[in-house]
Formats: sequence, C-alpha cells, structure tokens
Amino acid sequence: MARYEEEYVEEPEHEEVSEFEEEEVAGISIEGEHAVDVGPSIVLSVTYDGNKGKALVKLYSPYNDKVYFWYDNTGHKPYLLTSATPEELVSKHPNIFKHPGFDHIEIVRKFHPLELRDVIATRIVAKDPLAIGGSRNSIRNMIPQSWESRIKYHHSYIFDRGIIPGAWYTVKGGNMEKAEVHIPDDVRGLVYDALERPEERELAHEWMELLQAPIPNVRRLAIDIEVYTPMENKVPDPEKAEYEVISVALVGNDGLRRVLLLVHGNMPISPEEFLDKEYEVLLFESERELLEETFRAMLGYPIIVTFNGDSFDLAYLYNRALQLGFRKEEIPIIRRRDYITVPLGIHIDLYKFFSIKAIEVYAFGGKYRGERGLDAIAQALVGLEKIERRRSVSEMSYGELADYNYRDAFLTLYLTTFNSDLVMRLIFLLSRISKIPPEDLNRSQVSAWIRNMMYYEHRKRNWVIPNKEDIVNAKGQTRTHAIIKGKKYQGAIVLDPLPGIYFNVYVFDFASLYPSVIKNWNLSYEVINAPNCGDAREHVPGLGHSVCMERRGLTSLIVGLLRDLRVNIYKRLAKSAKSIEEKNYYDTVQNSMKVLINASYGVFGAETFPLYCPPLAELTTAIGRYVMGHAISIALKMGLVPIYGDTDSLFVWNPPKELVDGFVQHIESTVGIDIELDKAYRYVAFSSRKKNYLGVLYDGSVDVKGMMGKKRNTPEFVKEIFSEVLDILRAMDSVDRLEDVRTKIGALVRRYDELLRTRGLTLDKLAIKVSLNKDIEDYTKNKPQHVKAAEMLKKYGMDIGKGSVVAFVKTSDPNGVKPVQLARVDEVDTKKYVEYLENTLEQVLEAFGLNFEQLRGAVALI
DNA sequence: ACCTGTGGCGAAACAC
DNA sequence: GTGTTTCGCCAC
Repeated sequence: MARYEEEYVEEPEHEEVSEFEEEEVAGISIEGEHAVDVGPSIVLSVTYDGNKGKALVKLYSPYNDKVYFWYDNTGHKPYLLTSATPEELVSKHPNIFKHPGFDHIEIVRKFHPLELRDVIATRIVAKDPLAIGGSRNSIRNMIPQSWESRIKYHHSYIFDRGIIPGAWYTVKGGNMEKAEVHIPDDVRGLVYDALERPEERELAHEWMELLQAPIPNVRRLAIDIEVYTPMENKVPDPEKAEYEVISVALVGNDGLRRVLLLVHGNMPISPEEFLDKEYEVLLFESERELLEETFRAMLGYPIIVTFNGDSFDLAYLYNRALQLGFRKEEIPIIRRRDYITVPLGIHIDLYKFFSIKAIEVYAFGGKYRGERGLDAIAQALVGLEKIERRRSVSEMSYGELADYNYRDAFLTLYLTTFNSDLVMRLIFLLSRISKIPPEDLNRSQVSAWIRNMMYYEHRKRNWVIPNKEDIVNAKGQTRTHAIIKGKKYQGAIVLDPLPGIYFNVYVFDFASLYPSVIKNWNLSYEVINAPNCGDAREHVPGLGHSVCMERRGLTSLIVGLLRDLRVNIYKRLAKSAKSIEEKNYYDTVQNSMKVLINASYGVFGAETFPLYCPPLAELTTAIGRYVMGHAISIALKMGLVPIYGDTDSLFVWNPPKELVDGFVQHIESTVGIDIELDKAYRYVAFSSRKKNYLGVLYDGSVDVKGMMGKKRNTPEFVKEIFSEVLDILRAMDSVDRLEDVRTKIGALVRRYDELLRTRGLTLDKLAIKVSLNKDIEDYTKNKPQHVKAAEMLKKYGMDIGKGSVVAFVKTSDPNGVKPVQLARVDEVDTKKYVEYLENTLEQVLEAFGLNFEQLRGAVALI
C-alpha cells in the first residue's frame, strides 16, 4: 500500500497518455489551406501535428470564411530543462544521447523563482514530444531532476512563441504575426488613471489588446444524432456502435437546418409528415450514404458543436462508420483519449463546457446548478425545452423523429448563439486571457486555465517553471488548523447571528476580498518565505511566514491586475455602455475575468495545482480574517451594530445614514481594501444558524440564503409551502404585523397537514431528488437513502450511475425508502414528511419567535 | 479519480 | 441511546 502511495505521488499524471496522443497520426489527411499570405484571422487552435513533427496553428479568417493551417517555421522543438550540467549528463546518463528522439543540448541562463537569482540550466532538446515525456523510456525518466518536462508540447509552443489562442494574427510571406488592435482612447485613459506602476501598465496594455479585440462570429455547425434502440432506457454503447444511426440533425448558424433520416424497418412513411417544417428533410435508403452526407457537412465548418459529442455522438459516428466499411481517412473525426476533435477546425462539446464548475457558478450564476442535461441547461438559460419523448426513438414516426432530433441540434446551436453569442465569446475571451486553446479550455477545469496563464508569464520573463515538490519544500506547509476536520488550513470568519428580525439592515461587502489581499500584500509563491531578501522581509504575525517586499510578486501582479481591470474598467464600461451590444460585450469581458479571479486564490491551496503553495493560500485567508476583524472593530468604535458577517460581508443594523460614508472611507484608508454598500434590507430574519437567513429588500424582493426551503433536494410540497410563507413575509412591513403573519402561516400549515394526513399529495410532490456523486459501488462507508433507491432502480434495468439524480420517497417499510417509480402513495411515511416540513419552517419561524407546534394549533397529527 | 478553497447545516448511517 | 462520520448541498 505504502509503495503504491509513493508511486502515486511521483507519477500522478495521465498527462503521459495525452502527450502520447499528440504523437498519434491524425486519421484523416484533410487540411486547411496552407497559410502563406493571410489577412486578419483568429487562432482557433494550436496543436502538434505528428505527421509533420511540427506545431500546427489553425487560423480562421472571417473575411473569406476559410481555415488556414500554419506550421511552425522557426524550428521549435520539444525540450526539458535540467540542473545537471552537460558533463554530468555525458558521464552519468549517456543513454540520453543514444535515445532515438534526442536532438541536442543547449546551455541556458534562466531566472529561478525559488532562489530569486539566475541559474544556468541545461536544455535537452528532442525531436518529438514523446521523447521528452510520455513513455517509459522518455528522457525525463532517465535523469534524476528536470523542469518543465510535464508541459504538453502544444502549450509549451504557445508559451515560447507568445501565441495567444483566440487572438488576431496575419501571415505575411509564410510568417505569422500578431495583428494590430485598436484601443479606444477612453479605455486607455481609464487604465492609465487606474494604474500607476510601470509593470502594471505594461501588462495592462497587453491584456487590453486581448480584451478589446473583436470576437468574430465564427461559422459553426451543431450536430445531434439518434440511434435505433431495441430497448427503452438503454443508451447505445458508442464503442460497440451496433445499431443504425437513424437520424442526424445539422443546424448551422449560417442558416443550415437539415435532418437526415434513414428509412428503416417497417415504419410507414408519408411525404406529408414533412410539410411545413422549419427544416429540410433528406431521406436515405442507405446508412452509409447518410453518414457520407453528415461528414460532408462537417467538413464545411470551422467549428463543430455538440452536446456530449466527446462521449457519444461523434464517438458513435466514428465507430459506426468504421463498421460500415469507411476507411479512417474518410471519417472527419479524430479520437483522442479524453476527447474528440475534427481535422479541419475545432470541436466544442457543450456538455463539457457547461459542466465546468467555474462556468456554472460564476458565468451563469448557478442558474442550472447541479443539472447537466441539455434539457435542464437550455431551460435554465434560454427558456427552451427539448421535445418530450413519449416513446423510444425507434418507435417514433419519421416526422416525430425528425422534430425531436432537430430540436436537440437546434438547442445545441442556440446555446452558443443566445445573448449575442455569449458562450462563444466567453470561450474565446477566456482562451485569450489564460492562453489555453478553445478546445482545451472547453474541457478543462479552471485550474488548468490559471496554470497556463501563470506558465505563460513565467516563460515570458525567462523564468524556470519550478516543480510542485520544490515549491512545497522551499516554502513550507501550512501552520494554521482548519475548523473542519480533514481540511488543510484555516479559512474565513463567519459571525454567529442572534435570532430575530432586524429592520433596515445595510450589507457592506469587500469587493473580491481575497484577490485584493493577494494584490495589496504582494502575495506570490516566489516572494513568500524567500531567500536573499534582506531588510525588505515583512513577517506576518501569528503565522510565521514572511513576504519579501523587494520585488513585485508575480501572482500578486497578475491577480491584482485582473481584479483592477475588471473593477475599474470593464465593470465601468459595461455600466456606461451606449448600446445593448456594447453593454453585453463588456459584461462578457468582466464576467470572464470574474471566473478567473474567483478561482485564483483557491488553486494555490489545491494539491493538484502545479504551483501549489500552502503558505500563499493560508496567508490569503489569514489576512482576510484580519481585514474582516478590522472592519468589525471599526464598526463598533463608530457605534455601528454589526449583526452578522460571512468571509467578506458585514451586516449592520439600522446605521445612521451620516455614518455610512465615513465607515467605508475609514476602512479603505486603514486597510486599503475597497468596501462598498452592497444592499439594504427592509428587514432580515436570522435564526441562530450561520449561512442561513432571509432578507426582504426595499423593492419587495426576497433573498433566501442556505435555507432548506430552497435546497434542491427538498420535496416539492415543502418548497411550495416555504414559498407561500415567503409571500406572507414579503408583505410584512413592521413588527406590529407579526400577529397577522402568525395567523396566516398557521392556516397554511394546517392546510398541508390535512393534505398529508389524507394522503392528498402526489408522489412527485413528495419526491426527494438527490444526486449520485459517485457510482453506486463506490459508497463503501455507508449506504445513504438515495443510494438504496438507486440500487432498486438498477435492479429494474435502469441505467443509473454517477451524475444521475435519484428521486425517492420515504416509506414506512423497514427499508424506509423507495424510488418514486416503484412507490405507491399509501406506502409513504407521512410522519417523516411532517418532520421535514416542521424543520424547514423552523428555520424561518425561529426568527419570528414562533414555533411550529403553536402554529399547527390543536389539530392532531397522523 | 479527481481536477479552486474553507465554513456550515441537516439527515441518515454507523460505531459504541 | 449517544456521539461521530458520511453525504449532499449551500454561502462566500
């Protein structure tokens, strides 16, 4: 076991495999036009072409609607760095020189951020990426120490050549050059006013070019397929691809709306079925011809969009085509281990994109929280639904099938076009900022984006990118203890609220507290606990860490600048925009930045992040606690009454208006972090629970935080009562109305009590919907109710596993639970539901000094 | 197999 | 029975 663990730490990569895949020969010889002289075009993708052994940049020109291929002409090759001298390599590791992939070695001078001085390193250059890392006999495994040997080659190429994915370039005489970007004077002025330090202005200028450059409307095709399924509920296996593809829907943002149908089985067909459709229908007698037509269409677009194409649609098409006798070169689909791409342009899988936590939470405000399906996401974001499927696709009439299939492809495309191409713009902007190509960005979590952003800045400055273990060894571990068991370090302060109703509550908020802390306190891994610092070392009391103030920390610079650009420039530009389009654009920019800013502290506390630096994470929260404590003590000194606060917010009860500005200014002048009045509540209702309150704003809208009544896994009927209670509370305008509230809520509770007792509620109202975060077999420590229910469903042949949402009801039998699909109303354990209701309302009622028993009155239960 | 962090609540399962 | 752990979901 111990041995396994050790190996695990040393070789955590499956990057190895992906590096290997870069070596794989593309299955198809289709290429974009070779770029010799090309007008302004954007970088769609940067990859490694294994055939040519060169980096390949795919450019798209919106002016002539063409994809161009530009191959590296600078002789760039894969390499790694090592501290070993050439002499040492020759004497101790002579095998390196015999490696078939070995090219040559160079001596380089680099700045080493852990030593804060220049070092001499040896660069081992190879003929192909696989020789560096990715196979058992790669060079990196032959030497005891190396740097930068785990960076994917196409990323390394981006960093070294300073290529910005998603940005504009031209090609002149075969050379790729960055295109000029016009930056309006007013925007430039804002930056110069906001930033004083030269290094900030310089980087800001670079970034403004990325943020201001227009994002073209790239032509794209959404694809969705339907496969014949003999069994209901059984998703066809794309690896086996044993059943016919009976329908393919193709919807493009250039107006293409087409459904290709296979005439199959004994389903009668009549031409009238396809009259008055918003799409055209092509009928095929042969599945092979249907696929040929699909592939032809795919080759006409620089971007292919799917919803789950990586694991289903494109994988199925690929394998099915092979089975039908297509040669690999005839299939415009390239399979990689983790994803699927296309030979001409790029493939965006929206399922993967919308699954990215940071996108879900920050870009879309949690609107589709926890839901991953096309239906749920489309409904949440654009208010459109899939067509309800009343029977299996195999039993549908041709008309029904075409409608169903078309809608899916239409929704897939629509998810990229709504709100002026918001999603495409997000992808391209985030690519530009983080230097990760759209195809990678689309499928990787935010930590990979931040990693690339940081690596790019390292290479730009000729820094060695240090190894994770070296950072931890040099900077040390954490010194604080987390409140929650199993966590690595202490986090934020959450104040204990006193139960009650508070009228006229002002909420003050530190605008992006942690990024501000990182900026103001110069936090960055290379200057924390640094060597060679001398007098400029500032010790942070209580933690035993120090920060070297002699030089600007790289993380501090980058995170600080992202924050400043967002707050001082792009939020303002969005506010002052002269048109809706302009406002949309600037909002997209500032939202993209928010995504990166919000994750920029957390990654340094994540062991999986390659620049993992525990003291950096720990210092950030510690200073955050200090800032928060400082704000509380200033409030108290000014005679204000803080009643609650969480991490970066402070709730102040009924402050005299004339003190508000002074409070804000005093904090800003003492800790140097902006705090602002975020909102004012007519009243806030606190129970004794943290992260759990209800606030009514002056416009009558209600904020509900953390309460059971709004959780996803609360039964619908409880949510309904909860929302009716909210309506009652919304109307309350003073404490005197408390008696009214009590009467109304009492009546409500009695009504539902009655419904429960007489079993007048349907199963769907009683269903508790809980996600399976693991596969059923992986629940080894205990077996929660939703897992029990899932097991029963599985017995009935339902395809259920990680990611599925299980709907169950609580029953009176010994098991205590049954999936809704298998339960009857009379089996329901009404007592449990009364309890549920009671506990949900208790969270609200406690604030009002009410309790459930009183409200229910004399009516006996059960 | 996961892929930004910690703090917190509530229900149920498990350990004793 | 009580205390602890696990799990899901949420706040920030």
